[in-house]
Amino acid sequence: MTNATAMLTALGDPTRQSIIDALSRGPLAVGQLADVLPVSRPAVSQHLKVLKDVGLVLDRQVGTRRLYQVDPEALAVVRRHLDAFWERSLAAFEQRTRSEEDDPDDSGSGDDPA
Amino acid sequence: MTNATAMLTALGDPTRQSIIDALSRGPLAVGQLADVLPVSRPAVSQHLKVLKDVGLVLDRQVGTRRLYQVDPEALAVVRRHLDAFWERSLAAFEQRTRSEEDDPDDSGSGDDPA
DNA sequence: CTCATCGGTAAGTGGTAGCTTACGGTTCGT
DNA sequence: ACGAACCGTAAGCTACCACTTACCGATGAG
Repeated sequence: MTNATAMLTALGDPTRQSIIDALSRGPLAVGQLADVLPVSRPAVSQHLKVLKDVGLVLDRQVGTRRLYQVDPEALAVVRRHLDAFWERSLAAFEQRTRSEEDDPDDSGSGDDPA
Repeated sequence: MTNATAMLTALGDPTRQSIIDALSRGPLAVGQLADVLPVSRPAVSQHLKVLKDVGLVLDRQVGTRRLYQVDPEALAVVRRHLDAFWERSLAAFEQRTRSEEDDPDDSGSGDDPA
């Protein structure tokens, strides 16, 4: 899917953040994750389903267990999304700073008046 | 605060994502945000409190209204946090790919044997 | 074939996040 | 000083999310 906002929403949960953190260091099975995390194995499984649905993790069956890993490309999508926010906010921030020291009345060029 | 994980958690809510999206384009008052968003003004106010608590937005009083804007530096913190995830996952991903096409039996160097 | 390991899913529960309405405080205009 | 505009907070409610236990299918080892 590579939907950035959906990924961001999925990353909102602290447990899922921990899962991504652990998986970013290398592939892990569900049980291994559950050993590290303070929740049960089914809980981990459900979180992994969420992460997989938005495309943040990949999984493959190896023997009797299923290895999960982070999809770097998906993470890059979220990164770019935040980049866009950051650049825009930076531009807006600097613009405001300029008009502040120059002209207290800010009615910039072509801004949309609600 | 500049706590990256707390910021990520705060960004988990779609409404807050919309708020950041709108504010990244320039400072806005609470009422202006409420006009654009599909929620009431108090709801926006509560979301702004969350975003402010984690340091993602700044506010200043101007006349009778309060202008909010994104703190670019805070957003940069989150960006770097995701960068770390991304780099780690990329390294792990490439390492796995290499041992795959080279040696089907993967018992790499000093990996943790459960 | 049998048993053990591993993991996904169903069912059910508690907590809380997000929303609304109502109210009070603050600032500006006249 | 009075009224209007703007905003934060309290109170309350609903819905959903994260978690647990229980169950079942699938894969490997003996």
